[in-house]
Amino acid sequence: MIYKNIEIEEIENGIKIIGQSNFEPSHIFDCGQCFRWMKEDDGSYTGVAMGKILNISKRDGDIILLNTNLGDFENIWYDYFDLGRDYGQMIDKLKVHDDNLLKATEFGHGIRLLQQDGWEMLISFIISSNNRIPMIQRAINNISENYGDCLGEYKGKTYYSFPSPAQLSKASVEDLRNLKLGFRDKYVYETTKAVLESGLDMVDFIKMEADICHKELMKFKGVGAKVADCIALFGMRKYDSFPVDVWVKRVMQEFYGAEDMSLVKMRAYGRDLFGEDAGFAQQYLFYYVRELEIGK
DNA sequence: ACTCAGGACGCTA
DNA sequence: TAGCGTCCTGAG
Repeated sequence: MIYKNIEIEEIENGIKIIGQSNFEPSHIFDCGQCFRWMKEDDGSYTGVAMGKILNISKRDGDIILLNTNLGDFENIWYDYFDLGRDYGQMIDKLKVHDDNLLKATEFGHGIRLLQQDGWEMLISFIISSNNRIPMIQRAINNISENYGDCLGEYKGKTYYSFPSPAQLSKASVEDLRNLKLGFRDKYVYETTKAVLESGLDMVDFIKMEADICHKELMKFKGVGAKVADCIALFGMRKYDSFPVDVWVKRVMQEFYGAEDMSLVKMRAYGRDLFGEDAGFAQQYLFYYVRELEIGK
């Protein structure tokens, strides 16, 4: 059947997406935008998003989504995997910009920017600050196991939802420290309290103009310019965001002749250079240099 | 035992 | 407003 712009097929316990050339699970899940997708022994990925356990793999050019159904595909996964966007067209735009993007989009083919939950991004990227990916994953798993809902088992493992603000507010600073958040414990604690007490719904940030959104995000404890850009890009559909970490800073200096400037100045430099597609450019470039350790 | 990687905060000037 | 010390953890 055809759903919106794509061809899908209902299969046992799931959905098959037919003939998507720009969909590469390993690149999507390893490009630094998400922390809860783990590779199984059979090469598929299992993760939790939007309170659901999903398994995903690529077979004969088709994408297989398991442990789901048509309703969830239409209501959740279509948007989550940004299936309404033509990534072929996006790549065509980026690769004529310059040769670095040409190489980066070839290398990172099949990357898609996931439309993730804003609240989960807020907490996840606070935890990411000055931290490494395995440690971030562990901390997020810990808070999910301790404060989220049990979603049941899949392939012998038990999965938990990411806790809501109300659920996470049950954790003290000490609890969070014990869950290995490190010095970010107090940031997560303060931010959770701020969200809960203000009655803010992080979904409302999607409607904000990008610069306002960025500014509002930076009001939370533990959220600086880079973390705010990640939250805005991955959780609030602000595709002109340009998160600058040490890797992106290196790219801009190595590839684009930028001076050794502060992260905030580098952010403006990148946004000027790449315009409304800055977030996509950043993602391909980041994945490219990080995987190949270019400029280290 | 020591060094390093990785961003935000808060103090100083 | 810029510059810099500090925060935590695990790997090498």
